[in-house]
Amino acid sequence: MTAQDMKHRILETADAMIRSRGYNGVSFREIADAVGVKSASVHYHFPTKGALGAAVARRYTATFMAALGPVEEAPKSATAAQDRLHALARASLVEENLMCLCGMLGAEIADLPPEVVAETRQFFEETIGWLIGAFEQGDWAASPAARRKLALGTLATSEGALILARTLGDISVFDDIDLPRPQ
Amino acid sequence: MTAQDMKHRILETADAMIRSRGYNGVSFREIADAVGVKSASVHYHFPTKGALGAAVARRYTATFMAALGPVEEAPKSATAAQDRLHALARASLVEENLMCLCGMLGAEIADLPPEVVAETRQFFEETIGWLIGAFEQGDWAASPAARRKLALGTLATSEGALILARTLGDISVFDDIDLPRPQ
DNA sequence: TTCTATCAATCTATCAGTAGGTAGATATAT
DNA sequence: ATATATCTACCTACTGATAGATTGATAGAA
Repeated sequence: MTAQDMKHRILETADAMIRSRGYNGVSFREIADAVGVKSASVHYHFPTKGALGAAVARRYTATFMAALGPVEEAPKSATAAQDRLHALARASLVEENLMCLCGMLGAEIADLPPEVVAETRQFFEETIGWLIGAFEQGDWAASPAARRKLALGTLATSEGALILARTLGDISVFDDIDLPRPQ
Repeated sequence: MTAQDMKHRILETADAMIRSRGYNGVSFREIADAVGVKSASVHYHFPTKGALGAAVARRYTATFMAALGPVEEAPKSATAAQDRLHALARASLVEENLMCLCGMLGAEIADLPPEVVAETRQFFEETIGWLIGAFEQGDWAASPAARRKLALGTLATSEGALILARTLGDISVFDDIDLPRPQ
């Protein structure tokens, strides 16, 4: 196994654990155990917990944005663009019962190392930017302020729906929640 | 100072700390330091962390429901009922930059002691019940399914808006997010 | 009144377990 | 031989939790 592979496995494992239990609910030892190495080896690849958390968030954002696809290729229908984002949230709930990483980190934001805070903000800014960009290119005639409002409302609804569905232990709760729609 | 007072101060302090940093981001010693006692004294009033967390959540739910008021006296307008709940979320953000306690606990739900999980669920069920009850008594003609959907959507939007506004460090983000509205 | 017994509440001191993190030995592969 | 990656072993600080001493107030007996 190459170092890249190990780094990748650590990131994947940490991602899943943080999305389930939260940043402060996860330790180097637990991650190491799950990967099958010693915690010192995790420190070799990621010197501090903040560095690991930031790397997890950076990778998550990249994967998420890749799944959304280039904004130029976003659906022309505003609702379809919203649905594409919402479907990613739903998939993480249905497939693994996990939060959105940055929804989790956002809740814990006041107790996170600065580099993790920065990456969490970056996720929200990129995601909101993608939605606004999709709206601009689409067929929805609206002001920039209206576009921003709908982007924020879409993301807030998705994140909140994940929390409610996980807490109530019922995926149908997620499906019963409608996104705000363009007027 | 009576024992009741001390219990009350511990609950208040723990409430604020959990709503800022999360359940796993708070320790008995930090709570004790903030109150001005030793951690053993906190254990005297609340034997375990789970017991303390559950008591904090129970008190939070009671306070929240009291602020909403009896459902019989809820606004007859569905949107006004939604706004009453949303205003409570906004107040905790504006006045103390705090999450809704159960939004925070809901994010951490997979890493919480069972008694805290139960109280967190209770909060959501009571709050959703209040919204549905208000809709039933109000002037909005809709099916039970539609009422439930709007109640879930309202709560999800409020919780998500708190996360986004706190993460982006901008209260205007909260204010830019519109609640879903009755059709 | 004064002494004494009792009780709740807090304290000091400590426990075992775990946290993030580090030093240095060891293995592996080029 | 060197560089990379993992390991063992350990550190200090902190975690939730407990035992037992101490405090202070109260109530009844002298």
